[in-house]
Amino acid sequence: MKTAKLPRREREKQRQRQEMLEVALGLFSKKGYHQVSMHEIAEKSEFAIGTLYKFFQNKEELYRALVFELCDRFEDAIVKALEGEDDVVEKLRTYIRAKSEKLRSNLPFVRLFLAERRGVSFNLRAGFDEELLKRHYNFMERLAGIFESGINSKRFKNIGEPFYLAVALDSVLDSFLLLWLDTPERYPYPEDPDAILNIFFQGLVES
Amino acid sequence: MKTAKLPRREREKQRQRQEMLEVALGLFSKKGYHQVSMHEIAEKSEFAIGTLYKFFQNKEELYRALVFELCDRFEDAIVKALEGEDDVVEKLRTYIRAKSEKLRSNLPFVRLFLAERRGVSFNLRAGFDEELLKRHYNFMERLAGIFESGINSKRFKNIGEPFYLAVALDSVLDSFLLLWLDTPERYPYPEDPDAILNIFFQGLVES
DNA sequence: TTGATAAATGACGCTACGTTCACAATGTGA
DNA sequence: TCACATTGTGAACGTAGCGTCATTTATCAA
Repeated sequence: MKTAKLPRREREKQRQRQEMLEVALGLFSKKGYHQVSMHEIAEKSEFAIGTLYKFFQNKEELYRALVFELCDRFEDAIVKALEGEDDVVEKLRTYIRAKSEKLRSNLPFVRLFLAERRGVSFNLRAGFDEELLKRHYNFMERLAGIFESGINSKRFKNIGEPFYLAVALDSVLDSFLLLWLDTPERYPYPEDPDAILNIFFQGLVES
Repeated sequence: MKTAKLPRREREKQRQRQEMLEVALGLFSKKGYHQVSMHEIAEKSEFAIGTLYKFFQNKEELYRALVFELCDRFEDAIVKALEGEDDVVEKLRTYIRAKSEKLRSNLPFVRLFLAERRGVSFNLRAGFDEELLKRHYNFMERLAGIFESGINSKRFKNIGEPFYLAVALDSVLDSFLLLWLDTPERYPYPEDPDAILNIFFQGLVES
């Protein structure tokens, strides 16, 4: 009985925590860090202020937890999607598809994600931005690996440093996503990954 | 005498205003909008708080003025640089050169510029982001025009919508710039515009 | 049922910051 | 030099919001 109860409690706690984070995500992504108060999060998630502070030391801590957990999930999804593929071209296609899908099916996350990246946000104390940055560039190294192996195996022309190619592809994805978010009717998101890849590919692939 | 005095005063005012904005730029770009107080700007620019408020209705107004003036100068510089060129390829090179140079010689501006773009910042009330966004996409239309005329004149292959190509090129520039800002020793900025252009060009230019 | 432990609550203290305004200093023209 | 106008000043005010903690409520073993 006792051994069964503790996990139950623990589970309940996790559920509450997730609820708080979910509400926080909605608010932060809509209004931004500084336009959301702890009271607001408390009220909307139907907990008392004090309860919020039982779960998170302070506002920054909450935000940090939120962003990192989202990034974890995001990166895991991409990595998992890439696992199956062998062919480098197909890997790039998969990357584009997976990233687009993950972000587009998770709109509250998108703006937060794009805002928080690259040390551009200023929202929090030093250390946070640096950590996210490092994470992002680590992820870019993985992507660069695909380009590199493509170049090594002569499937790609050597039109640039793999890392720069990775950063370029990724930033193009981001900006197309924002374009679509801002003006979906006029500039729809290119559904076909090749539409995006062609910008690189028509010069990249050995013909 | 009277007619000469008024301009002198006026000029003095402008000088003060610029000083305030300059200090504000330094602070905002280093710490972000919410981490900078009006008192801080006042102190560092050696004016009294009250004086700041003689020049700007409120903090938001000051920030808005700052960002818009910087954008004006930036866009003017680019447009001017492009004026001379006729050839589409050379125009793209010039765009890359001009933008890189303008941003790299103006580091405090860079982070602000990149953060404020694309409605990602949440710093201010609605209307501001929208206006900047519109501005940016208008500017992208100009860049798209270069791609379009290149495609029309058959110098470029038709590998994508001109507007998407413009957004892609521009975002790649931004991300390379950030990369360089974050890790200048490891990932130096590609000095040769062709190094960047090649990512697009090797597939873009009719061979 | 009861006593004890853990969890949840929200009124309140406190600080930081945007903004105001009564006053001081400076400049102007006679 | 004097009255007047313009410009500059910073103490004080109001408020928003973070985080605390004394108190209440729920949980659970005996």
